[in-house]
Formats: sequence, C-alpha cells, structure tokens
Amino acid sequence: MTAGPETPLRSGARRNRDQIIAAAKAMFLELGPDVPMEGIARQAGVGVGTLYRRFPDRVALIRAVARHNFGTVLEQVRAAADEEPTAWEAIVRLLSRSRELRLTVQLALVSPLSWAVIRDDETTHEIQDEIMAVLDDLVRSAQAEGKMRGDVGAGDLAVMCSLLLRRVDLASGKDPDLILDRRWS
Amino acid sequence: MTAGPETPLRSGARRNRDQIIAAAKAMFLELGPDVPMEGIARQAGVGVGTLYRRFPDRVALIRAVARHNFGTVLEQVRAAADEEPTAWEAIVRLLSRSRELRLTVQLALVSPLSWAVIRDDETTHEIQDEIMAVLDDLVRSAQAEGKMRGDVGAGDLAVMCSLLLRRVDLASGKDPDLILDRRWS
Amino acid sequence: MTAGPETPLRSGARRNRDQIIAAAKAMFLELGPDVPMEGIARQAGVGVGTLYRRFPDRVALIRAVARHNFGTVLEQVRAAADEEPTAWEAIVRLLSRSRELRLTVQLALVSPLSWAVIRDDETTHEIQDEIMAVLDDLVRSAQAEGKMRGDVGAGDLAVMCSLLLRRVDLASGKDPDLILDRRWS
Amino acid sequence: MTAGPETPLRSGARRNRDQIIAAAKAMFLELGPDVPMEGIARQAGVGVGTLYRRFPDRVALIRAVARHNFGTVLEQVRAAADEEPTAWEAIVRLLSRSRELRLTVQLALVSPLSWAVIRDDETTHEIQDEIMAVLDDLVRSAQAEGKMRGDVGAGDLAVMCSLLLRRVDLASGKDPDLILDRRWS
DNA sequence: TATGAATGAGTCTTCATTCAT
DNA sequence: AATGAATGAAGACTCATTCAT
Repeated sequence: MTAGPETPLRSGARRNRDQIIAAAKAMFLELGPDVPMEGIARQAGVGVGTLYRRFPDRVALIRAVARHNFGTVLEQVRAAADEEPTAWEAIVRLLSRSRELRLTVQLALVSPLSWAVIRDDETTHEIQDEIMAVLDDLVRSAQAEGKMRGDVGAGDLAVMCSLLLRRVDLASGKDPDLILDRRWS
Repeated sequence: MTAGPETPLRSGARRNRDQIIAAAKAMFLELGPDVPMEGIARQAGVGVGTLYRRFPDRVALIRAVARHNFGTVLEQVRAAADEEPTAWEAIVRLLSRSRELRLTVQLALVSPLSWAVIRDDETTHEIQDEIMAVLDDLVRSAQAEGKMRGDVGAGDLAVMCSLLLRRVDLASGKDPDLILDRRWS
Repeated sequence: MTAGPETPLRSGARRNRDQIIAAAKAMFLELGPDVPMEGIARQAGVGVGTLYRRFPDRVALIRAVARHNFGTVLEQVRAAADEEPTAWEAIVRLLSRSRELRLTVQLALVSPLSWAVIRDDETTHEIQDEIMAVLDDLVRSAQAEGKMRGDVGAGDLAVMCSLLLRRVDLASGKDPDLILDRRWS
Repeated sequence: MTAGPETPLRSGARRNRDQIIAAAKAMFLELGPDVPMEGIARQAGVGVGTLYRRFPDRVALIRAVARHNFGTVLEQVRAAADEEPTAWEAIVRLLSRSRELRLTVQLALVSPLSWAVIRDDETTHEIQDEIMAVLDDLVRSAQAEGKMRGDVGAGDLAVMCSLLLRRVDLASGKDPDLILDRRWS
C-alpha cells in the first residue's frame, strides 16, 4: 500500500493550503499585506485556526505566497523558453504578456514587510536564481540570433527584470543607477 | 514691529508643519505609510495632538507628503531644464541623478492606501501635469537636438516617468503594455 | 451527547452576552452611557475584544440594553395584568412599584445619544407598542370597573407612562402640553 | 467718578460671560453636557482661553449654567405670581407655558455629571428654595381660592415640580413613591 | 484536525487644560 | 486680557494569536 490512510487527509490539507495561498495572494494584491488574517481565512473558506495551523504567522504566509509567485514566474519563463521558436520571441512574450511577473513584483514592492521577507528567504532566492539563469540564456541566445543589441542583457532586461527580481534595495542610498546614460542615445 | 500681525504664531506653526512632513516622509519611506502616528510626531518633535491639529487623519498626512514630494520633483525638473546647457543633459541629470524622483515614486507604490490617496488628489494631479509638461518640452527639444531617438518621448521616458508620475493603476487589469516590442530591438 | 451541535459554544457565548448586557445596564444607570467600554467589559468579566465581538460599537450596546429594558418592562406589565385581581390593582402595582419602569425611562432620558438610539430602533418601538397596548386595556378595564376617572386614560397615565414610553422628543419645540389644565382642578 | 476706568472692560467681560453661558446652555441641551469646550467657546465667539479664564473647568461652567437656569425659572415664577390675577392662574401659566422650566429640568437630568453638580451646589439650592417658597405660597393661595384640591400641594405639584426642582436622586433605591395611590381615584 | 470565541496589546483619535504670544 | 497652538492622558476600536470545544 503506497497510499496510506492519510492520503485523503493529505489531499484535503493540500487543498486548504492552496486555497489559503490563493486567497492571500489575491488579498495582498488588492489590499496590501496588512489585510486581517481572519479575512484571508474567510476568503479561503477556512477558520483562522486552520490558517494558523498551516502558517504560524503572517511572515510565514507572505513567504509562502512569495515562493508560490516566483515559482509561477519560473514556470512561465521556462514555458516561454520551451515553446517559442526563438529566444527573442520568448523574451517578448515574457515581457509583454506576463501578468504574473508584474503581480509578483508588486507584492515584493508593496510593503517594507514583504520586501524584507523576500530579501531574507533563501528558498525564494534560489527560485530567483533559476529564473535569472533561464533569462540569461535567453538574452544570450537572442543576441546570437542578432535580434538584440549587445548592451541589452546587462541593461534593459536588468532594468525591467533584474531590478524586479533581484534583491535591489530601493530604500537604501545606493542607486543601481539604471545604466541610463547609455540607454537614451 | 517688523513682523505682520500673525507672524509669531504662524512661524512656529509653519516650522512644526514642515517638521511633521519631513518626519512623515522619512518614516513612510523607511517603514511604509502605516507607521504609528505617534512615532511620526515624536520624530518631528511634537505631540500627537499637534500632528492631528495639522492633519486630521493619516490620509491627510499622506496627501500632504505626496504634494510635497511631487512639488520637489517639479522644482528639480525645472531646475534641470533651466540649468543644464542642453535638453539632453537635463534629461540625463534627471533620470540618472534624481533621488527625489525615486522616493516620490516609491511612496506612490508602497501601499494601496497611498496609491489611492494620490490617485484621488486633484492638487497632486496638477503638479504631476506640470511635471509632465516640462518633461514633454525637454524630450521634444532633445529630439530636435538630435540627441534622442524619435520614438523615445512616447516610449522610454514614459516607461520611466509616466508610469511613475501618471495615474497608471498597476492593480487594474489593463496593462499599459509598456510599448515593449519596439524597445528591445 | 445530549446537547445539540452548537450547544457548547453557544452557551458560553450566550452567558457572556447576558453578562455584558447586565453590566452595561448597571453602569449606564450609575455613570451614564459614556462609561468606558473597557469598564463594562471588566464588570462583565470579559475582555474588551469579546464585548466588541458581540456589539460592534457603543450604539449597538445601548440598543441591546434598551431592548432588554423595555422587554423586561413588557414582562412586568403583562405579569401585573395577569396576576392582579383587578385592572385597577394592576395599574397601581405598576406605577407604584415598578422599579424597572423607572430605570428604563432613565436610560432613555439620560443622554442625547441613548435617546437617539432608542428613537431610531424599530425593534424597541415594537416592544413599546406592545406595552402601550396592554396599558390601554388596563386603563379601559379600570374605568369599566369604576375605579378610574374617565379622563385619566388619556391624561395622567399618559403623563407618567406615555411620556416615558412613547417617542416624545423633549428637546423639540413641540410641547406635549401635558393636558395640565384639566388636571389641577 | 463712580464708573472707574474699568467699566468698559467690565462690560466686555460681562458680555463674554453671558455669551458663554448662553452658548453652553444651548449646546448642553442639544448635545449633552459633554460637548467639547472648544465648541462652546467657538459658539460663544471667544477663544478657549477666554472660556477657561471665566470658568476654570467644565464643572464650573455647568454650575454657572444651572444657576442661570434656575434663576430664570425663579424670575418667571415671581412674574407669574405678580402678574396673574389669581394664584390659580399663576400656577396654570407656569405649568403649562414655562419652557424654561422644562429646559432647566432637562439639564439636571441629562447626565450623571450635571446631576451631581447641581446636587452639590449650595447656591443653586438657595435658588431652588426660593422657587419652592413662591410655589408653596401659590398653592396655598389657590387652595384658599377654592380652585385646587387640598391634596394637590403635596402631591401633583410635587410630582411635576418638586421632583424636578428638588434634589431627588432618581438613581437611588429610595422611591419618592409619587403619592400615586391617592391620585388615581 | 478544524473551528471560531476570547483575549489584550497596540494604534488611532479626541479633547481638557495649559501657556507662550 | 484674549487667543489659539501644543500637549498628552484617556478612551475607542482592531486584529494577531491562543486555546477550549
């Protein structure tokens, strides 16, 4: 018996977990990451107690949502790389049509708390690194395809993505400086 | 008596007001617009009561900070336009060196509340319009100078500034779409 | 299990609710309807949070106390009508010995806030109407018994009760005029 | 010179005082004796500072308003006694047409605080005693005139006025008992 | 294991009172 | 003497978190 007696319970628990993350993601986006935990629980169709059983506190929940978000972005990035005929088209698809990317970014920016949670979560970093690796490949391929200016990989894509996905601390005094001088000519 | 009839009261009150806005601006940036009002008051060196006398509630305070921020941006934009020898250099100076711009933007993005406050404040809109007017002039001049590609005015500058200064609602379903296709070639 | 599915939770909650209303009633009478909510909670033996869970704000609490008060008056009026041998004796019992009636009235008069709450609560009005219906019956019966002057029903009883139980607005300019002329001869 | 240099100032001060009392009386009636002092000051057309110069705290203000109210009632009672041809008519005029009386009463009942202030103010008591003295005379005269039942003086007039003007503590357990038994036959 | 009632610390906000001008 | 700005203590209310059922 590979499937023990716990399987149905596990799947119920899993459903709960997913519903909570989905509800939290939606409410974070709409109302910021300060929404009452009880509201999230209600939206997810569970009691607060259940929410707290899965996620010991708000930070844990934000972390889980962040991982989920970045995980989805990673999937989309890979899908684009796999499915589009050229690297260039993959990049265009990602940048112009990825709503997920923007939502993910928004969560990261939306509050000092969520920013800090993401900054400090190693698992999220790993996902971000995987995303960046795929993107780097894409950029290099696109340049090899002759579809992209040579200075873009470290420039614009960074402005649009790296800024968003990397741990750049906007509040710190250190400007990433956006490589702007080169760009506007 | 050199001073006008209300000068003594006004000057103290004015100083307080400025201190409160400065404190609020700093703390909003560092900790988000949810920082305890009492903390802001302490930082400003006044009692909570004084803070509430000037700004009936948090929204009023956020609004005042936003106006102040955008007002400073406007000053900087005008200063750059006036002081730099060419429009092009003015643009570069603004985009590469304006910390104020980034801070202003950050407040706008940092929470649903501040976003909504800015979106609904007519006075802020007027300042934003003035900023955009100066920027439009600069872009047109830079293009006349031959220093800027013709498609930039409506493109990149918009990506960097318009997105930031205009009332684009990131949370809405409608993508500004970022004119990306043209950009990456 | 003898108890129904919600009995355990409900019974504790119900007890809390009753304790809160009792505490509020007592403190409203002694200190007015402005007593700190926290004091009421303490008196009731619960935390403030519990108080607010049952009654979202002070108005809701005043309303609940008013309904409870008038409900008790209704019970007493009915009891008097049922238990006394004659209508006349029922009336005397009510007017001379009903402490509840006076306390109820006092809450209504004690502050503009409680006055307004009672004035606007339809449920309270319904209870008041039931009270008045029983009283009307009693007066008519007493007159039939020959124990009461014919002009009393619309006069003194109204002065004492109707003024108290009906929605007469003392603060308005319109005098109920108290049918005084007839009375003092 | 009987009128010293202070006379104009004194009269200004007196005007201030009167305005404050008038404003306080109006606002106590409308909003209860908890209205913000600053609101009273504004209504009176003076600064808070001035209000506090005249009345060191809220209790002093309530006391002053109470004295003023009862003083006006006394004037009206005397006027009625003087101007009406018979005691009976004076009584009818007072009870049926004295709006002042009701307002005065209402202030006394309206909150535990004002109740206590009136209960403890000797000056107010003296005014109340004068009022009662005039009323007693009127009742006795009316009875001599044969216009009033002999049991009224201690009964109804007490119910209507004494209850209102005397220091009966409604909240105490001791019922004045309203001499009801005799009344309803 | 899921639920939601209870708790109370943390914030917001008001307003009596003081005091510099 | 009049003014109204400043203060901070007090009270309202919310919500994260715990825990009995």
